[in-house]
Amino acid sequence: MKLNRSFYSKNAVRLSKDLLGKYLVHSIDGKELVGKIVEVEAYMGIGDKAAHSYKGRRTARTEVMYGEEGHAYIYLIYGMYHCLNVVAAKEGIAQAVLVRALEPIKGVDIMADNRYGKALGELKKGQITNITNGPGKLCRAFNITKVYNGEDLTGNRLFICENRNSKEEFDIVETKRIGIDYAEEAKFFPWRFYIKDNPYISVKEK
DNA sequence: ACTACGATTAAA
DNA sequence: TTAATCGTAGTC
Repeated sequence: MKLNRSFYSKNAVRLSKDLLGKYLVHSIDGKELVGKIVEVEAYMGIGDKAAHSYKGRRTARTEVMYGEEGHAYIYLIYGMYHCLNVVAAKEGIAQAVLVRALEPIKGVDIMADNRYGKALGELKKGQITNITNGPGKLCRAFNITKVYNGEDLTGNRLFICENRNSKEEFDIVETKRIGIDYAEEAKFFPWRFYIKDNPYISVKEK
């Protein structure tokens, strides 16, 4: 079941936790890439020094975060990697959830090709769990680029749906966010969430 | 127009 | 630990 607009109508921290366990789907060339969301981070906007929309910064890049909830905010980082975010909260409130890691579910052979240019069976040990265990990696594996910036996630190309195994249960771990040393006190906020013991988490301990 | 740097990753 | 690599945002 595809998630509807109201699912996204909540603040980024709440949406972060609700997104864990859901399936991200990219429909491309008649095929489906599917990954279970296992790690996310909340960026709370105006009062969050780590957020691109801190202090209400409104630029061409951050514009989609101010738009309708349930759309994709995608940006290029370090000149070479894309990051996928889910826009949270109502229009005018620039909050988003960074999708940091996925567990590959379907189309893994295509993901392997996108990441390594090899067939799944040719991957060395360790490369399997390395396919989608980071924000830049999962975008590369899913072939998600800025082309999808602003994409409606309730649409048919890139969307999020309910876990088919709806009775699956898991514990949620809350920790500090990754890679935001510049954010002063905000770097200690426990706004990173991941599924406990999942093998596809990006950064282990700290 | 000019410049510094990043919500990362792979390699050394 | 460090290089890669360039769009974005802040400054001049």
